[in-house]
Amino acid sequence: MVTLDAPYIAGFLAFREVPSLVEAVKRLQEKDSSLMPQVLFVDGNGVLHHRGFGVACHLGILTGLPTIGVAKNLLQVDGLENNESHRGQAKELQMGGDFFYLKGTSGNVLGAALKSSQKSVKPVYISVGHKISLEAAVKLVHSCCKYRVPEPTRQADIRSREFCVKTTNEKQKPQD
DNA sequence: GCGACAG
DNA sequence: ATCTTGTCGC
Repeated sequence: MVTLDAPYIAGFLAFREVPSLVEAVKRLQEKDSSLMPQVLFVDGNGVLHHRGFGVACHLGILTGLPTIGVAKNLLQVDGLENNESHRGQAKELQMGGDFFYLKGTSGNVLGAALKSSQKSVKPVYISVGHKISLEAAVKLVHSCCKYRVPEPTRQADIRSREFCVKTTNEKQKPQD
């Protein structure tokens, strides 16, 4: 259980969430270091960011672990935007695993839009966080997708919500 | 003032 | 992120 104190501001997600994420990794290290993952999927961006340093990069630096940013929406940066052209490209993705690079106005490849599962229409936005190539990141994410959101992230989402409901009910349960 | 806005 | 309505497939 953690408490968030910073508000959500687009572009500053790391300042809100990274302390809790680092704490989670630290707790796992102490509880059973043999379970330490070789790579972390982060719900947010890596270098696909206004200042080239999203929450996935922060977490990678602070933990020393390889990280991959997997965002569910395109953060509009360096000329990239979810416009008609972009949606057209996304529409051309055929099979799960198909992707296209996200090249900004600067000429830099900041990430990739991946059709992560066969059924998904909307791509996920993959970007390098730390100590991994974009190509490896795209392959790894695709290999973990049964649905649109990679299973590790999806399970974390589902189970954390369950935990919140459970603890809320626990608090409000009348005492005998 | 207007548009954009990871989660 | 959260909420809500409706549709479709298993």
